[in-house]
Amino acid sequence: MGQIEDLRIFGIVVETGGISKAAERLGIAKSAVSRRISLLEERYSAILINRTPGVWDLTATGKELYQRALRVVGEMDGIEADFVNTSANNAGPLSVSVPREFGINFLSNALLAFKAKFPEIQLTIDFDDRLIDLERENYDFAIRITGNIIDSAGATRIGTVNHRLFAGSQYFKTHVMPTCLDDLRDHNLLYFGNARRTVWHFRDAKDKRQELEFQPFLNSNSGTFLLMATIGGHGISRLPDFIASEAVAKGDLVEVLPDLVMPEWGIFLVHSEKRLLNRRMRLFSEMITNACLAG
Amino acid sequence: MGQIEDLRIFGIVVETGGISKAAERLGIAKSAVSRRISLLEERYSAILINRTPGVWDLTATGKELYQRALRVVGEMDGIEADFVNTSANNAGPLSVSVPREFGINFLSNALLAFKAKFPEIQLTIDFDDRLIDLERENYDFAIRITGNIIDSAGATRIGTVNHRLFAGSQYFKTHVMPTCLDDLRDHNLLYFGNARRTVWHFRDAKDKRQELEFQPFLNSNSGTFLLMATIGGHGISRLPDFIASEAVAKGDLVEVLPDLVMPEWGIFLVHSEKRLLNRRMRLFSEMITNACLAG
DNA sequence: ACGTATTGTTCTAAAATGGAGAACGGCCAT
DNA sequence: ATGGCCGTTCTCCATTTTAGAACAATACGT
Repeated sequence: MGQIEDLRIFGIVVETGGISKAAERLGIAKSAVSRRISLLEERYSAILINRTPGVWDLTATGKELYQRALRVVGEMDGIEADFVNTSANNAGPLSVSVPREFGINFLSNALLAFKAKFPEIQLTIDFDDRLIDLERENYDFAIRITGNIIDSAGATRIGTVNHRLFAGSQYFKTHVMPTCLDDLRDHNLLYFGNARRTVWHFRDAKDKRQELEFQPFLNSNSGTFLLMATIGGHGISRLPDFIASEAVAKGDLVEVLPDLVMPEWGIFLVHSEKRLLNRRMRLFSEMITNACLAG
Repeated sequence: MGQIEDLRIFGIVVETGGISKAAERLGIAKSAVSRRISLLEERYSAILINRTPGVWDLTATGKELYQRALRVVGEMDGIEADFVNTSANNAGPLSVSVPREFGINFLSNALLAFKAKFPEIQLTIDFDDRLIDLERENYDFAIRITGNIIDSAGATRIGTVNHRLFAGSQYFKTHVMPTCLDDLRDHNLLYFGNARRTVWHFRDAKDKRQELEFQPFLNSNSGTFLLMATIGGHGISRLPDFIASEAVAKGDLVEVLPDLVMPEWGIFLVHSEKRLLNRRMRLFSEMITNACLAG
């Protein structure tokens, strides 16, 4: 029987206004309650409650200890609520912002499996590419995919996205296959984004930096659309694994200049630094990390 | 062995980076430490530390629990520091503002006895009649004597001061003894304060309100000075018990119009509402309350 | 005043808990 | 292979805690 258990009992004694009533609420013998209070008074060398039959009077010291006890017991109950493993403890909301196509193409199964495993978690997934304010918009997590390193205590790198150049499988029946970077200028280049001119970065087989500045033939913020355009023979595009992998497997896409390596992008799981992770967040974090590592 | 004791042990295991080192620091067997950690992991259904000989790795859950544990253990240690009765826990400052003459005449012995009983308390007593700002001037308590009720959560009424009218024992050898309130106008009236005209309030034997408006013959903010002037035959004054009682006992003063009752003043012990009472403050509060009740 | 009910305290025996120490397996350096 | 150190698990025993009974104090009704 420890300090905080004694304080918990003391609190209930104060609230019920009697040893017998507290014993009833706690489901233990009144003699045990009486003894815990006496031991507490002994430890603190102070009468906490003046109590005889007919007289019940919380002392000033007792009042003060009660206030303090409420705080520490509340803190302890919060820990128990967050860490003791029962499904009742998982109940509650969890909201996550996920890049649209990464979420739909790559994470759908994992997200659905998570929901099935923890039905008591009220899961909100927001498929949205915009940058969100975790604090103000009350999200627990955001998943971000970026070529930049997010240097923040609230951000964990959980995976990697690789990009490659692709054309449709029928494209080189009517076009010349490029053999070096400059050959790409002779083709329509399809760009993920919105730019009049832009740059793709590479490293060649000797690890030497290369870059191609070009005017996009087509701009789009949808990787799925660019995939379709590429498969349809409209040009050459730079696509991420999670968009391209299935079409590659089906033979709808062929890789262009496979010796050129493009910079990896990181998948980051971000939460607000001002929040302690609760249990649901922790369960989600573990799941999503495993899903991205397995991907 | 309770929840918080387990968390305390867990914290030390994390900080020392090993079961054996923690056991050494705690002065208990490593098997006991190992068992407490295992029980904690069982309770929370989570591995907190990956640990085999040569591998020591705090898990994400372990990291989070450690942060939470620091907080609740710190809170508990604060309570123990404030409530467990050892002189080491009393060490520290205590500063009190006391009305000058009330403090010197009435509280000196109690204050000195308190200091003798708790030599580890750094006691600062400021004998000063001005109103002080408890927060800004960093006082733990102020004692105030006033005819008004202080209605504040930080103020406790701890006693009463009664005033009476007095003259020197030789005064009525050369003056006519007053038999009613109006007779007082024929005498020099000595006033505690600073006024051109002022009022004394009374209740007579029938509990009827009476008042005397007068121009003071002598103004002073020192009750001790007014006592001396009264004993010296310079007039009639209204004096508080704590100033007059000794001279009355010695026969140096006689009471004037004893059937008239003046309003009681209250003695209040005031502390800042923004502060939790620490142990020293509580000890002082109890002492000063008993001293004023006994007075 | 007396009897009854309720309260909190204290005591005793039984149950529960927790620590110490020994034995064991794993890992690392020599 | 050997020795040292680590953490784990088991067993025994000492300590703590609890339940229930007995008792004293108080309040209330007759």
